Amino acid sequence: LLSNLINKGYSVNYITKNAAPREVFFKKLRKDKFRLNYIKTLFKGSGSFINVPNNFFDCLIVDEAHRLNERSGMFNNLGESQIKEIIHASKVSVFFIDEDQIVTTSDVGSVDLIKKYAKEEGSETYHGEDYNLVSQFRCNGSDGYLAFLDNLLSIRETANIDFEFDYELRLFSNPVKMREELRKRNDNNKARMIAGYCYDWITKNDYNPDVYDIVLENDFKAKWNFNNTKTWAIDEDSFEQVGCIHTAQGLEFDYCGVIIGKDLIFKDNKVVTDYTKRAKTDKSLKGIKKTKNYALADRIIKNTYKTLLSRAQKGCFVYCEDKELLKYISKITRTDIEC
DNA sequence: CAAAGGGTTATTCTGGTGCA
DNA sequence: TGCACCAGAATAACCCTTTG
Repeated sequence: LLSNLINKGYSVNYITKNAAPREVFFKKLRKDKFRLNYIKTLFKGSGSFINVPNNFFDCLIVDEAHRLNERSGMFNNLGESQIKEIIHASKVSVFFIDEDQIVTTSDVGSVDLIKKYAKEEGSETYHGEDYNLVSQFRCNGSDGYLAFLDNLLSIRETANIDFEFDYELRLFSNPVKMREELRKRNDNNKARMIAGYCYDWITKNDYNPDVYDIVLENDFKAKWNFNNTKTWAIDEDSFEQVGCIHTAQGLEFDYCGVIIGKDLIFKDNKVVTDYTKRAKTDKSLKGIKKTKNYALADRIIKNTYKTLLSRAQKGCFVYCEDKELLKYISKITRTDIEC
């Protein structure tokens, strides 16, 4: 959409709050020898429109619009509303939104809020079935697999419990085995391990090679994605590093190995969340103890795993710290657990 | 209960690099 | 040698959470 509009001579920017996909697109286009400043002006964070005059752009394309912040700046104390400022700055604004992909307490983007600010700005809104993205681009177009995720995480009611999907799902009780099997699918550097943020990011400041963030059974050890790169998703040597929601959302891989931590467990015949198991270094649930909005914490944890489990086009490998959860997934998908 | 700590992000600056 | 361009460092100060 971006290149199409540029080629037609329109002034247009692509906006997404999360820096990881921006950096990846940036690096790829730099490789194609586009000029730095040209690329820099095309991809923007969501807080860059506070002082932009009315209708300055022909079009602004907002990806992951559910992740927009309320206010901008380093301390979220600038501007009034990112949604309002984007609508104000552009003749046409396009919001790609999936409210089931809200993953932090500061994500405020919603269809209702966009409609509210559009009205304030005197803009018409177009929304509804005609504008839905079909799922064929994600997870090999397997609606069955996506329905399984919604059912597992009780995000939506799914009628049919008999999941048929043209998609490779493999379950592992041994994380080392999962990594070795996943490595076989990394020929073109498009396989990655990703995990729920349940492990403190020690290696952020401790570069000792013997220090690991994620230590699991079977002597599994791994580090989070390194601090010194913003493009973990496409770097040549990052298979050994584990990514998280912040480095993976907005991007896609061929195969993923997902480590489900203790914030998602199977208990009393139900899949339940436990926000206290999140790492101290994770800011996704900032403010939850003060507001006591535990329903929001539950939703964020489930959305996070939905996002992680749907990052791969061809196949997803899963390891759970909670054995009961792994058994449950095995049962409802009729997929054997590999050791 | 008060204080310290950690995480946070768009922009500006500067010394360095590569090319004509 | 001069110019254009670039990568990385430095920077602003708020609030929730943890600690003492």
